Amino acid sequence: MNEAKAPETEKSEPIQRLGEIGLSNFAPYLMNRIMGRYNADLRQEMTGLGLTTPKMRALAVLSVIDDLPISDLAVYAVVEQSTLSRALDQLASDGLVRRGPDPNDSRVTRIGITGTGRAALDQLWPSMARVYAQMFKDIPDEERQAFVTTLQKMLKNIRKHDF
Amino acid sequence: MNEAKAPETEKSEPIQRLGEIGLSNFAPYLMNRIMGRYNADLRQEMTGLGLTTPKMRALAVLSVIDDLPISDLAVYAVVEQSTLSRALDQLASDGLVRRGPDPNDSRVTRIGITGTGRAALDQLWPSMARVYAQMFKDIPDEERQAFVTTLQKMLKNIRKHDF
DNA sequence: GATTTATAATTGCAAATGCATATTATTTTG
DNA sequence: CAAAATAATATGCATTTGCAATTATAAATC
Repeated sequence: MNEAKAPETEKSEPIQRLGEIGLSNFAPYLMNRIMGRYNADLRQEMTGLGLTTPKMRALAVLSVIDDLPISDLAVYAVVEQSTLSRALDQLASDGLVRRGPDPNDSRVTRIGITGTGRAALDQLWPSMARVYAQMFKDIPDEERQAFVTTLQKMLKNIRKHDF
Repeated sequence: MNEAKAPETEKSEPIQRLGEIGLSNFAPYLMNRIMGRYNADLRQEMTGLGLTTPKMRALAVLSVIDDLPISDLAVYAVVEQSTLSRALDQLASDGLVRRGPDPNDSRVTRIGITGTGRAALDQLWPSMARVYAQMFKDIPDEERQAFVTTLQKMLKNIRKHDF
């Protein structure tokens, strides 16, 4: 049932295979596990508020950076553009966001969060904060700060956009 | 377009809101962004091999820990049990895994990876390794090790199972 | 400045997803 | 040890997803 320990040979680096690294040393695996749980834990609360993951993510981003073009919002929120388009349909008809024109480019629709939208997110925030706190339980502030710094570097490394 | 800087007041801790923390200091946000890109980058390669994310994840886990009960595999692979069940249908009919009985509990089906399954994963591995390397580009080994250590603590903190 | 090329957003449609349920087997309880 | 509760897997079904194509606008090219 337990995963095999990799041999202690520490020679050059001939492209290790996953079995050698081990799941529990492979950062993408651990991150997927952690985020899977994080998202699953929140889904419960979101359902109660009539939100889905894409809708919640859009609101969360907009609560920090308002009035984004849909294409930018899709990047920030990590949601496919077509999925986001439909999520926004629902958010707009529930009055949580509003679509507005862009003054400079009439192809663009900018999305603004409404007071109702902020209120909905405020209702969810305690749960998000709770799961967040649980994640970092017993992890010193300094370690968490270093962790976030590494994450910021990683995002810079692999992102395809400037933000 | 840029996100607002939080005020420098460092008093007690009255439950910060997301706007105060800032997206780029909120670990779950950064992790979602990074994993979104990681998974998107791999999807291309997977499609070429007839794999989907759930199928790839199942194979990746099995390449390290073989012969798992489906319910355990679902946890390791971060895939819903019903989704995994159907992914395994396809993997089995393509000969990449095989379903076998559990000697002790006849409710359980154990999944084993086949040679063909390992071969398929081997074809994908260079891409996984490439994206992995890209993520940690210019990040010193020591920092990456510390990062993984923190991830391991986080997983322990939030996981619902013993592994 | 007309034509080609690129970008933003929406929508049609087939496939994938996840919840609830069904089925079979095991464990616990009275 | 029979009955009830729990567990593992599979499946029906409505919803969601994502790719590809569409529409509309802007930018680039000739």
